[in-house]
Amino acid sequence: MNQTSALPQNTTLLQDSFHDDLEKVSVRTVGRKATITKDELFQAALNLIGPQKSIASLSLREVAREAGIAPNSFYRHFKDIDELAIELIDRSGLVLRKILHEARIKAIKHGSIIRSSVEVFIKQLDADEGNLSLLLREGYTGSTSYKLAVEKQLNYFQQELQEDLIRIERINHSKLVHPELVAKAITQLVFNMGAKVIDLPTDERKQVAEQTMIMIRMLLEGSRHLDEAQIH
Amino acid sequence: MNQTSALPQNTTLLQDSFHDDLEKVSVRTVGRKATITKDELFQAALNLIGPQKSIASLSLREVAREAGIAPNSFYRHFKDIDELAIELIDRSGLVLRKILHEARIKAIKHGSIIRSSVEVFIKQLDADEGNLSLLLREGYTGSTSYKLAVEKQLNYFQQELQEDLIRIERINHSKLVHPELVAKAITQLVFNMGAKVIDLPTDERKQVAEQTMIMIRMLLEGSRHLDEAQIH
DNA sequence: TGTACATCAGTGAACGCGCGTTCACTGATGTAC
DNA sequence: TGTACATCAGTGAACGCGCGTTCACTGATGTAC
Repeated sequence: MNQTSALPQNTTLLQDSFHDDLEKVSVRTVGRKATITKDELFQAALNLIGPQKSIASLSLREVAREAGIAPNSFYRHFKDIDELAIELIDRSGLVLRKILHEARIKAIKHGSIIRSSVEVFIKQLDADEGNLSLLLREGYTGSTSYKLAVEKQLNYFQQELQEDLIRIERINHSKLVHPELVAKAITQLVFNMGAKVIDLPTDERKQVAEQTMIMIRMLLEGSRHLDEAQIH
Repeated sequence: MNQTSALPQNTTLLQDSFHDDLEKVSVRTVGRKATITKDELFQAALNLIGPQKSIASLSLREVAREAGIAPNSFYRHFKDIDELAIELIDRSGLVLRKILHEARIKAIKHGSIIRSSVEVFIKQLDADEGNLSLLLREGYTGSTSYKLAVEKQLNYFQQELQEDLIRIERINHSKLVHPELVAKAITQLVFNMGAKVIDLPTDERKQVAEQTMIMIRMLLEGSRHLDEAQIH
């Protein structure tokens, strides 16, 4: 919503500097943006993607338009739309893991790591500027290089989760069989939930979140019992 | 396989009727395909998507070209590329569920439902003409309507799985807590695995498959024990 | 069996559009003297 | 402090291209008489 209205504004902002130089004194010379940062281009891309489109469907001209620069200026910053895309994925993964890790650190003190993490994750869906939805989408679509970039981020996530899980189990004097697989499965389920939940209204989100927590509990409980029940 | 080779034939068939009317007497008049079916268009789309591209990125002209008809002829069959896409998703889901259901039915007799299902699923990745990869991809990307179409198919899948799970547990005289969530989680994990595995060589696939089976066992085992371990 | 006619899946040509990319440019900013 | 110069992020114009869609068409097939 914001973006859809922001876009025309940006466009006219550019035109304004032609037609109406009165106000735009800060931008000194005619029709020229002073300078633009990579971050502004990332933001422009995120705005455009919204909850629907995939990076692959972004056009260079769209992004440039949204950022308020001429199409050819794009090349000053990236060789390609793909180059932007991959850096954007990395950046999104970093932002996300930082937030979730902090949530888990806090949660450990309260012993409710599952609930806290899932809830933070869902809250994050709204709060962040689209970083999460980006990862969710590009992990399953897009070019091989996109997938690799996303997988790298998920692996970080999974690894951090695994360490936290092991720590908690140690505190509780129980032990997980195949903790790496538990972490992997949880990662998959949580990101899946995120992908599903992203279009839903808040009340339905809560419901999906509850279900996900039960699934996670099953995984943990199953992992604790799996040595006893050594079914082939 | 059959289709990939059938496609070029179609294309050249059209050109042949221009350049080399000698052989193509069956196609009576110059440069005209007799008639084309919806299924041929579906197949053309599947060929084009391959393991990488998403439906959304298909152009009408691409599909028409692949199918060997003029671009405007497309409109005789679908109002839109989107209309084709959604019908294609439904069709793919149906094909897939049929195969997996049969696999499970067989597996029940051998008591190895997990292993059989996962293995069939993976084998199917190669065997089918792209139906599976289609579902995997479009579930996470694409327009809302694509997502809905995929979700519908996954729900069918999940429901059938749940029924089978309940039946098996009854035979084994044990019981699952929240069988619907177990089915849901398994569905998610399996389809996730499929998405990941689709780019991998055969040997690595096996490994991912093994991991997935362990995850599924954790879920089942966890579900059986969850009543005892009634952690909040 | 033959003739007239309707139907409808196919056709080529044309349209306007947004795209990615190139070109030679401009002018603000920083550096050397 | 002032002057000369290099750098480099910005620019508008232009290109060729593939796209979706429209148009009036054609001719094979089926139906009515």
